[in-house]
Formats: sequence, structure tokens, C-alpha cells
Amino acid sequence: MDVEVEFPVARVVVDTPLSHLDRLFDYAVPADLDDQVVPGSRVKVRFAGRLVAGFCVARVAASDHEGQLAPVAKAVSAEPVLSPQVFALARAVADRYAGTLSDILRLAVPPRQARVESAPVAARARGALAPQGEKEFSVPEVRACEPRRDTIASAWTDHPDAPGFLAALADGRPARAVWSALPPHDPARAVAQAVLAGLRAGRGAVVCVPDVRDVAHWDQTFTEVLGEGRHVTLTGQQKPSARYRSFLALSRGQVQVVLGTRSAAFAPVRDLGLVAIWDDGDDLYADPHAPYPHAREVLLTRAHLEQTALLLGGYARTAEAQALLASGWARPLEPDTLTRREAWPRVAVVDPAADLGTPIRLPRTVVNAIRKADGPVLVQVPRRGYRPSLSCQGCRAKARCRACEGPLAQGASSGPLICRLCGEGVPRWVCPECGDARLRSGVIGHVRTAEEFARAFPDREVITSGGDHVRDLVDGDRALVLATPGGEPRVSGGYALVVLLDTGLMLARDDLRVIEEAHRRWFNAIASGRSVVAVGEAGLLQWLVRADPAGAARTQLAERSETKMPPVGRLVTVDGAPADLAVWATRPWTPATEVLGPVPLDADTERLVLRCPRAEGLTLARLLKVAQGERSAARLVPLRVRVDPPSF
DNA sequence: TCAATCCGTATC
DNA sequence: ATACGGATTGAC
Repeated sequence: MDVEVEFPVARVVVDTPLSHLDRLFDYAVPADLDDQVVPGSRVKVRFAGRLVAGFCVARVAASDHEGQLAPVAKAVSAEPVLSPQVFALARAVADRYAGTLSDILRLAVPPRQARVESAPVAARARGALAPQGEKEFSVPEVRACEPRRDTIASAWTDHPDAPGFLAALADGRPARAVWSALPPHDPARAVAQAVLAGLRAGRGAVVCVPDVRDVAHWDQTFTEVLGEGRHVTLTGQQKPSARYRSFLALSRGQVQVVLGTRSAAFAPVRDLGLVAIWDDGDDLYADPHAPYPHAREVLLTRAHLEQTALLLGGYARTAEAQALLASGWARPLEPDTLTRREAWPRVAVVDPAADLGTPIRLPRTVVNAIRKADGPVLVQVPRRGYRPSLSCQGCRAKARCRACEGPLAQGASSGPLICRLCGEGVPRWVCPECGDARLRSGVIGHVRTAEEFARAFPDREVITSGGDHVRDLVDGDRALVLATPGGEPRVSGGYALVVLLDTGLMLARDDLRVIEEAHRRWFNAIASGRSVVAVGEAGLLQWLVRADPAGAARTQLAERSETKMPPVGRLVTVDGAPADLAVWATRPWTPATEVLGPVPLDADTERLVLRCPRAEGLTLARLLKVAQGERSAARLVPLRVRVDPPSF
């Protein structure tokens, strides 16, 4: 007979992609696995006849299940990798996005590395940097952290409400702020100081930045402000062992601060006191895998569930951030008007039509400004490549690939034509409409622009950064950098001049967020400059000229309010076969849900759009989940559902 | 009347 | 996916 165990039932999340099986299942814990199958541990269970992975989320005395319980087949490890907080967060995020818990847990809990789990404590805390068997590093006691007075609050001097916010963090109060960062202060330092304020009260922090370049830079600043070994980094590009090492250091409470990309939003920080996100408009925050959760939404959910403070900051402001202020859920952390206008560089607007130069894309004002610039110059070019868009010289029809109808582009000077969709090379192009073989450029990319600038400024060192070749850092006063948005290299001391080229082109796409995104790219670029010339229409650049990212966000939110678009309304896109969408188009959703479409996407896919008031968003997500569940139960593939897609 | 097979459904 | 239960079918 079995030895009696106190809580003989394990509640298990089973790793299955099937929507209708997204709930807990009870298993009997055999006596010999009693001390291994702890809440949060990984298990293997027999599920529908096969051995599948799962997490034990609780041990209970009895099960509601009528029938016989199957035993837990295997305890993978006794390491409690799924904390109750992260479990609750994953559940809430899955529910918001009409996705499954399993899909979220794949993001939240990195794959196990048995060797890392059993590694000695000292090596573990220092990460892969510590060579085995060499110098031993001690793990600093976070609670005994000494304040570093030299750095306290210095990065926050421009923000009158910052002392109150930092005081709240030090008291462990859940203050929530939307922060308008000002150049030239390093935002990493400001965030690190906020983290330090909470850390001294024993509270941990999650800090998300858009990409690994940012992580690398912020990492240094965090080490300066917090001290050695007080934080770990977590990114999707780390080796599995490095990632798991950081994860375990947090989960075991050896380190309480994590700095990372979107994958850090779920990190198991102990006694979480602050979640922070920088530049939340960056599309890298949207996870590309179903159910496509956005790191900002994950962190907002987390701040709510765990009652933590929130710091949402950037040079620009998203409509989502503005909505948090409008509802009163968060408070602004903003400089006064005078400070703001003095801190941002002055922006001179050049109308390209009224100020023609040679070549045509180089207005005289820009030429003169670059000649006068005393130091490195950054030129932001909206499109990457050489000639990213081509059309027929004879009839102006867009040049398209013969195989797939994709747009043709030229990758380099006198290089071949390449289809941007299928990558197929086109040796000799002839217009199918009029037979003309001559091509004209619709749009000029950053590489071609660099050629033009190199001719115009022979005394400058012309550097390109963008696409696959992003330069992290440049130096030298003669540097003239042609960069695409987001690919701007850092330069010590900042740029003497920032030129925003073809600003109208940034608004040429047809998308919900074009204006917001354009402002984000512009404000991010000019934040590193001492003076700015923007080529474009004055009316569209007014918020830039006024140095008022908040004003731009208010306008955007007002517009979303009128059109009932996110974040004011909730928008869902459903992609799938026409027959499947026809069924969903007539399903009863929430009372106020509008059904739009379906519209064709490509040969055999259509898109259905559902829109409802924000208040009904969770209910709509639940109904979508039920609909997906019916499909998975009928052994049909799920339809692609995106709740509040970042671009629409 | 009973076993072999089919189909639908739950998966602890 | 697979395993199980209930229904259906076919042979004696």
C-alpha cells in the first residue's frame, strides 16, 4: 500500500496547443514523487495516451474530477519555475488575447537546462562570464544594498514630480507614471535610479527596452547605478544556458532586477515593486507568435495584478500611454513647458518644393546646415536600401515581379533587380503594360542617399546604418551618418545636427499608427541632436517644432476616440479561409461588437475585423476563445486571431 | 445473442 | 494524437 501523502493531488497545466483543453487537469502524486512535484515544478504526465510536459501549479487534498486520477508520470525537476504570480499573469494575458496558457508559458518560462540548474551557486550568479573553477564571485545580498548617493536622482532634475514618484517607490507604493523623457539626459540612468529607489526598500523591478542594442547599453548604466551583480539581463538572443541562468537567478531570489527585451516582461522577479518600459511604441514589443502579446500590455496587466508601480517612458508618447493618463490610471511625469522647449533642439522646417537644390533631394538649407555643422551629422532616411521602389519610365506603372507580383527593388548601384517578396532576381525587365524597359525610382533608400551625400560632401566621412547593417556606435567629428529609423548609431556627445529627410514619406503608409510611429521615429532621432532640420510640410511637423510629443499623443488619442480604434476601442482581426470566416462573421459576439469584412488578403485567405468598446474586450476575447475551442475540438486548425494588432 | 467494427468524444 | 464508450452491424 502507498504511503499517505498530505496533498495527494497535483493540479497540472498540460502543454497542449488545443484551445478546448486549456484548463487544469488533476493527477495523483505517487509517494516517491511527493517531494519533487512541488507547486511550480515541471512534470511529465500521460495525457490522452501520450506523455506530455506540464507544470504542477498547486498541490491539493482532493480533486473535483469524478473518475480515477492518472498518476504523474515523471517529475522533471523540483525547481519551482512557475511562480503563482507568473502563472496568474500568463493566464490573464492568454485571456486578454484569446490565446492559450501553453502558448504564453512558452514565452514566460525558458526551456530547462539541467546543467545550469545544478551548477554551483557562485558560477550561477555571475552568468556565463565566470570561467568554471576560477575566481569565485560572491552574490551580493540585495537587501543589504548600500545607497550610492553620488547618483541619486541626478537624471531626474528636469521633472518636478520625480521626487514624489521616487519617494513612492522607496515606500513601496504602486505609483504609476507616464514619463516624457528629455534629452540630453540618459534615460537608462533615470530608470536605473528609479529601480534603485525600490531596491533599497527590498522591491524588485522588471525593465523592458526594445532591442538587444538597448539592453547592452542600459546594462552598463545599470551596473554603474545599482552596482555589480544586482541585475541580470534577459533577451531572446541569449544562448539557452545564459537565458536560463538569468531566469533562475531571479526565480531563486538571488537577483531582484531584470533588464531585457519583450521576453523579460514575464520574468519571475521576487517582491516585484516596479515594472518599467522604454519607448513602448516600438513594434519589437509585439511578440510575433500567437497570441501576439505586447510587452506593454503584459506589464500593465502585471502592474495591476501584483499592485506594482509602473514607469512608462519615452521621448515620444503613444496613444496607449495617453489613454492611461486620460483615464487617470497613471499620472504624467513631465517637465514644465519652458524646460521642455529648452531641452529639445530647435527644429527648422524646410519645404522641399520651395527650396530645391542639386541633387533634387538636397535642399540648399540642408546643404548649408551640414556645411556649418560643427561635429557629427545624422540624416534619417525613411526607406532602407538603394532603390526600394521602382516604376516604369514610360507609363509610371509600378514594376512588379513576374512570378509573384511583388514590388521590385534595386539593392545596389548597378546591381540586379530583386523582388522584395520572393527574392527572385530579374535580369532584364520590360514593362508588361507599355513595353518600355526604362525604370524610374519612386523612392530613394538610405544607401543611394549616401552616394548622393558623399558626392555633395567630399570632406565628410559618409556612413550608412540600417537594414541588415546597423552601426551601433560612430565617432569622429566628420561623420555623416545616413540611417534608417531605429538604426541610428549612438555618438558620444551627440550629433551636432540631425536632418530628417523625406518626412512626408514616413506618412505614406496606410496604417492606424502611421502618425504616432512617425513622431516616435522623429523624436527618437532628434533626441541625440543639438540642432535639427526637417524636410517636409510644416503642418505635419508642428509637434516636432513645438517640441511637444504629448500634444501629438493627445491628438492621436482624440482621433482614435472618434474612429473607435485602439486603445479606445478593441479591435480584433481574424485571418482564415473564406468559408470559416463566413461562419464567424455571423456568430453572436458581444452586444456592441461590429463585424467588418471579410476582405480578401491573398489568393485563399480573407480577413474579418471585429471591433467593440473597450469594456467588452475581455468578453469578446472569451467568446473568440470558445469559437477557437470548438474548432480545435472538431480537429480543425485554429484561425489566426490578433487582438489589438500593432498595425492595421 | 454476441463479437467485431465504426464513430464520436474526452483527454484528470 | 489515442483510448474509450456506445451504437451499429453482421454472423450464427
